[in-house]
Formats: sequence, C-alpha cells, structure tokens
Amino acid sequence: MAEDRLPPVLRRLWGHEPVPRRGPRPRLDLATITAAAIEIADAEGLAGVSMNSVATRVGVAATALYRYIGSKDDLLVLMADAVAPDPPDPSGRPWRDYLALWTRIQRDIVLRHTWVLPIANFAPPLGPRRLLWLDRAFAALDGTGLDDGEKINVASTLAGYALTDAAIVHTAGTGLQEYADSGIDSAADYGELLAEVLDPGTYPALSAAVRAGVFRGAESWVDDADFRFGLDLLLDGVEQLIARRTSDRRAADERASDGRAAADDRTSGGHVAGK
Amino acid sequence: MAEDRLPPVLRRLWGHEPVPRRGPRPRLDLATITAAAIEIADAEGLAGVSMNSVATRVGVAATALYRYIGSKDDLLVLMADAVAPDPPDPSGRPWRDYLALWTRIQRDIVLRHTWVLPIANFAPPLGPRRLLWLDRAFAALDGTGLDDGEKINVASTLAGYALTDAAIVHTAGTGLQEYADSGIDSAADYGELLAEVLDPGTYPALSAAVRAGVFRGAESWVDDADFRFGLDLLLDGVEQLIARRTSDRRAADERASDGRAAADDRTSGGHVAGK
DNA sequence: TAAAACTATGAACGTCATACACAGTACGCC
DNA sequence: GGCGTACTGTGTATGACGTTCATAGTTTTA
Repeated sequence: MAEDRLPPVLRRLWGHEPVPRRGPRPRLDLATITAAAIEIADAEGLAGVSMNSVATRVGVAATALYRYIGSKDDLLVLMADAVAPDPPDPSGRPWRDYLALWTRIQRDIVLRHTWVLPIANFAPPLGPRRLLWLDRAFAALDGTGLDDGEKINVASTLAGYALTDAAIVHTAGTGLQEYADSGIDSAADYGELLAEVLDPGTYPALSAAVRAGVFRGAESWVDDADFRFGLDLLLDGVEQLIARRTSDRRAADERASDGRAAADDRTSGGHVAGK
Repeated sequence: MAEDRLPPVLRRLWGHEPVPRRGPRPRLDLATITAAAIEIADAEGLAGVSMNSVATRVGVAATALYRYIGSKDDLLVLMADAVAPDPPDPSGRPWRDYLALWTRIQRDIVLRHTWVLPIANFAPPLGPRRLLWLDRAFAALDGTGLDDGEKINVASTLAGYALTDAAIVHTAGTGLQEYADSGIDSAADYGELLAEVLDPGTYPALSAAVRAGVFRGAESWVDDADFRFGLDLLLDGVEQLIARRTSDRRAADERASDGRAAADDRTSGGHVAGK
C-alpha cells in the first residue's frame, strides 16, 4: 500500500494502477485479454496463443497488448491464474474432507485446461485467484495445530500432487502425441515398441515385464483409483503430522499451566494468527 | 527387430539405423550433439539452446543437425534422456532403501540440470537411459508380490515426486526469477509483497499468516526434511500395498495347494516374469 | 481553444525453426 | 582406375514470432 513497486502487470492485476484521467479510454483490460487467450488455448492449445492471435481476437493490433502486459510470459502467468474458479467454502468441514476436495478440483481444472502444464512452474502464486485457493487451504487447516510454515508445505505438496497426477493422466490418456505420427498412440503400442527395442541383457526386469504384457491393458494404466491412492497417502501423512503437533501442544500447555492456551482444539487455533 | 518403424530419431538412438556404406563419413552423432546441447543448457539455460548455438558448438551449420534429428523437440527429448547417469545397482538391497536412493538421485539430477523441468512431461520414457532407471526400479520390486502394473505405478509416482520436489526446491531457491527485476528474490520479499496486496476481507486466513510473518524464515521454506517427509509418506504407502499383496498371495497359495508357488518370498517372485 | 496525457497503429528488427536445392565427398562396382 | 551413387554438410530463403519505437489519433483538463 505504501510503496507499491510491484511489477507493472501485477499492479494492474491487483487494481493498484491509477485510473487514467486523460486520453482515450482503454479499449481493453486484463480480464478480457486473459479470457481471450484462454479461449484460444482451450481450442487450439498453447501453440495457438500468440500475441497476434490474442490481439486479433480482442480486436486490436498485436502491439496494443503491450499497453497492458509487459511480455508474453506475463500473459501466460495471468492465464494460469485466471483458470482457477472460486474455491469451495471450507467452513464447517473437516480439514481432511476439504483438502481432498480442494486437491481433486485443482487436478480437474488442469485436466480441463491441459495447457497449464507447460506453464505451471510450482512457483509461489502471486495472482488473486490462486492466492484465494491458498487462503482456503489455510482456513481448512485452522485449529489443527500445524504452524503456518507446515500449512504452506501441506498446501504446496497437495497442489503439486494435483499437478503431477493431471500430467500423468493427460500424457497417458491423450497418448504420446509426440510420437503419434509413428503409430504410437496407446499404451499397447508403447509396449510393442519397448518389446522391439529392449535388450534383455541390459534391461532384464523391464523387458521380462514387457514381454509378459504389462502394457496390454491400456485403459487401466491410470485411473481414478490411482489418484485417490496417492491422495490418501499424502493425507494420511498430514494426519500423522497433525497428531504429533497436537500432542506437542498438549505437553506445552501442561508445562505452562495457562487456562487460555487450552482452549477448544477445533475452532480458535491461532497460536500464530492471534496477533 | 522385425518391423522397425520407429520415429527416425529413436531408430538412430537405439542404433537401429543401417550403417551408411557410401558417401562421406558423418561428422557427428547423436551423442555429441546431445552433449553439446546439454553443455549449453547447463551454462546458459534452456533459452540458450537453439539449433544455431548447438550447431556452431559442434562445428557445423545449423541445418546440418537435421541430418540427425527431426526437430528441435527431438533434441530436447534426447537431452532429457541423456542427463540421467547410470542407476545404482539394486541387487541385494531391500526395495525400500533402493527406491529411496533411486528417487533422491533423480531429484538431484534435475536440480543439477534444472532445464529439464520445462522439458519433463511425465510421459512414459523411450530413451535408453531412463528406461534403464525404470528397469532397476522393476528389479528392486522383484519378489514383493506387486504385479507389473503396480510396479509401474510405484515407479512413476516416485519419479513424479522427484520431479515436483526438484521444481519446488528450484523455484524457492533460485527465487522467483520472473519477478527478480522487481526486487522480489527471497521468500521474505514475497511475504512483504503479499502483505501489501492481500485484502484481509477476502483472504482472511492467508493475510493473517502473512502478517504474522510466515515468510520471514526464508531458508527453512524448503529443505531436505521436506523431501524426506514426502518420500517416506509415499514409501509407507508402497509398503502397505506390498503387505496387502503378500497376504493376498498367501491366501491364494493356500487355496491352490501347490508347493512350487510357495517358494521363497524374496528372490524368485515372478508370478508374471516366469513366462 | 490549446496543451497535455494517454491510446492504438504500422513498420521494422532480430531471432528462430525449418525447407530445399546444391555442392562436395567417399565408397562400391566395373 | 574411373564412374556412378549415395550420402553429408552448406547457403539461401521463408514465414512466424516477440518486441521496439516513432507516429497518429483521441479524450480530458486548463
């Protein structure tokens, strides 16, 4: 609020840009530009998104976009942020249920817009929409006894899992498009190819498995059970961590015999949030 | 061996290309091209890798490379495969120890060559070196009672974890380079930025945490304990799965009272590998 | 009404991946 | 030993792309 020396795009994105008082009204804004880019990416893939295509779609020349964004990379960041819908409301739900939902929805977003995969860089979010998701994860973990750093780790781990699972589902489902022109478009073809190529001498275990037909049942290669399996794995770990923190907390409370600190485990939480 | 209608690059990569009997000797081969590209990427990042830069480094014109590879994307695939060193030998080691090492080394590879992050697409590997790694994971899981599909899932999950953890470490460590020019190059700066920008009304939990100083201790944001934590989580899950399969197997053995099937749990394994 | 502030445009530049025709080179056969 | 053939590397060209910059046009303030 005081300094406000953000990157220009972010300043625009957060509405910290002073309203222009003179000159012609801007014909565009970040939202319409980003929306246009997303529509193109959804329809033609990321390769179809060029400054030119986006600009002509919103009805201006390509160079006009540089009044709003600094570079194409800026635009990609905006796109990756803008695809996120509103997160569900965590209030009243057990943290585990909520985070499971939270993760699944994020994965589904990526699967619906697979062009975010090349964009996603696992960097801490700076856009308003992804930060909204992060906020909800924090809220869901309120009162669990985790400290704020741990909450961040949990959230980023789950978000990362959503991303990688989406990536696996995507490449397994859409096929290995890079080699699609060579007749490899299913796991079975992949298996045949490996069978041709693997020397049992240097790849003993793998070539045995391939020849036994691992890749015949292509559809079961990746399915929803795999997603739930990994997710439950991670959530089990979080639960374990929470249990440990809870007992730590109890011990500390006993040491400092202070009634206030022994408040309800569920709602108040806040050994950090309180000031 | 019979058909051999692979993509041309793969054919070259696997040595299935007929040796040219006439004309001048090829001045290059895939290995030197790939090595040159990797050196450039290590030194200048992926942006420095162009057909021109690679070609001049190996001493030819840019277009000469197309005698060996079909496109730049081919080259990127080759690079991603070639960075993998020889995997350690799993023989004699417990599967869990080995897979932990297997995963950690893969993460370290990516951290040493972070340009693979934009390349890595989680697709099933086709290069000889990554397949070698997959083979070793298979070997390590031999005798655990997992079926081949499960082994693949385990390996790809762990490989994915190595990748995402490397991504997180990289973006957290090297800083948010995209915004580095705006003075954001540490987690603390990131926290200050969020504090400026977040409205406590719409981001209640997160802004409270930020104002409490979550991002002050930048160095502890991501450390090795985080890696081990997630890894152990996953390996615990695998162990659980193995235990389940082992009991399944035992029940089946009892039903079919066949002495041969009840052989040593550890070494032979192979309800699939044994033809 | 004139100046000021701001917007969109068009031309231009440098880079890049890639296609294609051509020239040079070495082997195999006569 | 010479010729054809198959193959390799080069040069030129092309089209697309991201981005810069000077310019023209437009709206508000003074």
